[in-house]
Amino acid sequence: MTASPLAEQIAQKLRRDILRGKLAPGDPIKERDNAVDLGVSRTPLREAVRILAKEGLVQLRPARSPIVADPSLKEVRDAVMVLKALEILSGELACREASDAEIAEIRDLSERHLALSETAEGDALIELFEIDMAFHTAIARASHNPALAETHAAYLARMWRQRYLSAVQRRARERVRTQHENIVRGLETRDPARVGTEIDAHLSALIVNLTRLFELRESGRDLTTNEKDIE
Amino acid sequence: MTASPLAEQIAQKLRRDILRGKLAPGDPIKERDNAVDLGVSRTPLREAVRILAKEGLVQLRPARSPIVADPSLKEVRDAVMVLKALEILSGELACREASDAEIAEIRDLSERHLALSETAEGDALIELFEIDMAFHTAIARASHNPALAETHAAYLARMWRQRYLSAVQRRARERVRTQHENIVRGLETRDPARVGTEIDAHLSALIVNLTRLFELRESGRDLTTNEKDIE
DNA sequence: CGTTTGAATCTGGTATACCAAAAAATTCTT
DNA sequence: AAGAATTTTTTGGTATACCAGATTCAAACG
Repeated sequence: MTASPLAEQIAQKLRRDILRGKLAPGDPIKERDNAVDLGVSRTPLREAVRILAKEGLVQLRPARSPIVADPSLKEVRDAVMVLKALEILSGELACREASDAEIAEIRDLSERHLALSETAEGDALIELFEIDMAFHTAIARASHNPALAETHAAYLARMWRQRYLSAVQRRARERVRTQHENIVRGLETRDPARVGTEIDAHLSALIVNLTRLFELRESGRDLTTNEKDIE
Repeated sequence: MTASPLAEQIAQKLRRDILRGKLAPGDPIKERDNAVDLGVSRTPLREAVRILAKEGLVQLRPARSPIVADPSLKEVRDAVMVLKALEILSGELACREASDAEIAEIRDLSERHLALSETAEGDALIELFEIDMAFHTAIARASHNPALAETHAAYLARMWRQRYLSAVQRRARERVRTQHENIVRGLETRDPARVGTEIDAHLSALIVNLTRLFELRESGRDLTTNEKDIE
């Protein structure tokens, strides 16, 4: 028995397609078409779509094709607020619960991020970003609260694309570097209040940056929407 | 087209069965058996099980029947901590975002809870408890942050049974009444700090109470496990 | 030429049939 | 009689076939 990795596998593939922009917001995800494309049956693909729907990456509509979610600014801000609360809790708990090894690992991620951040361009940006995500995920796991880590991961996944667009900017990269460093320092000194403050600052800055991105998007031509629907 | 209410319908039925204790923690949920019992096919039942799994009510195991989750004390405490963070955020946001009507509705729920709390016994306890849940849900919705409300609801659902066992106790009922009142006062005066503090106290007390319940359960015979497996 | 109506088609929802892996039971061996 | 190996059964995973609602496009009517 294969323990149903297939649905999860498909979900993973779709997730990447969505986040990389291959599947643009608003695009329909038709059960039949995608199933034959991937060479699988509709059943597991259907299940995969449900998984993504729970994560908020796709939107189910009654009697309609599911579509790739296209969150509004408010929705993104709402999600970041929740993420912030979750991550602050993670950081505070991590101060108490994390092992030294775990904190060392977080520092390591921070430094790898630092090293890559200055030079990265093109495809390396994706790697940079994945390290960024791993950094935050590691903090959530260091809370030793699996439920928290899981929910945190779900929110992170949901906003992957938005965060990616934000993190890629040069000016944001500078800021992220120092903020990550501050968070690590707080963890190393096991200072929950400081960690909370730093994470708060970090994610508050993210909200500001995302807001700016959305405003840019509304004026000027679009960075996130693909051009295919103009064809 | 029926917009797939079937799976959701089944999930709802199973959820109630689990929470009322008809399906005890550890019980397997076999696809075939339950499907024929409910007179539906395996496909929607399977989907329903996945929904409950995402909510944390059932536990999927590779190559095994899913079983009704039987959370340990640590897991419950972990979940309540997350719930607390979510609910504090809800309360703080509600102070800023909620309409007067929404706050009035929350007060109404608090008062209905109060009225029922003193006299309720037997089946009325379920109604009492549903009002309790509605109270907390209303606060989450009053945050005007749908993502937050949804995640909060998921955590609430996950711990329905534990909270039920806690809320039914006479001594807990007394405490809950005054704490609800305090939260409402904070909302009415639009005082985020106070609301945060009160919710914190409320849920911290819940953790204490749940811990006590678990200790009781470990000594003496079991209140939550049904007796069927001794047959 | 515009509007309306109906049929063809596309979509997701549901049921069922089949397969492989894991548990359980039985039997064969020692 | 005890243990191990094999066979049988049970379970979930996957594919496929069928159904009903919704959309859309076209033709006919005003």
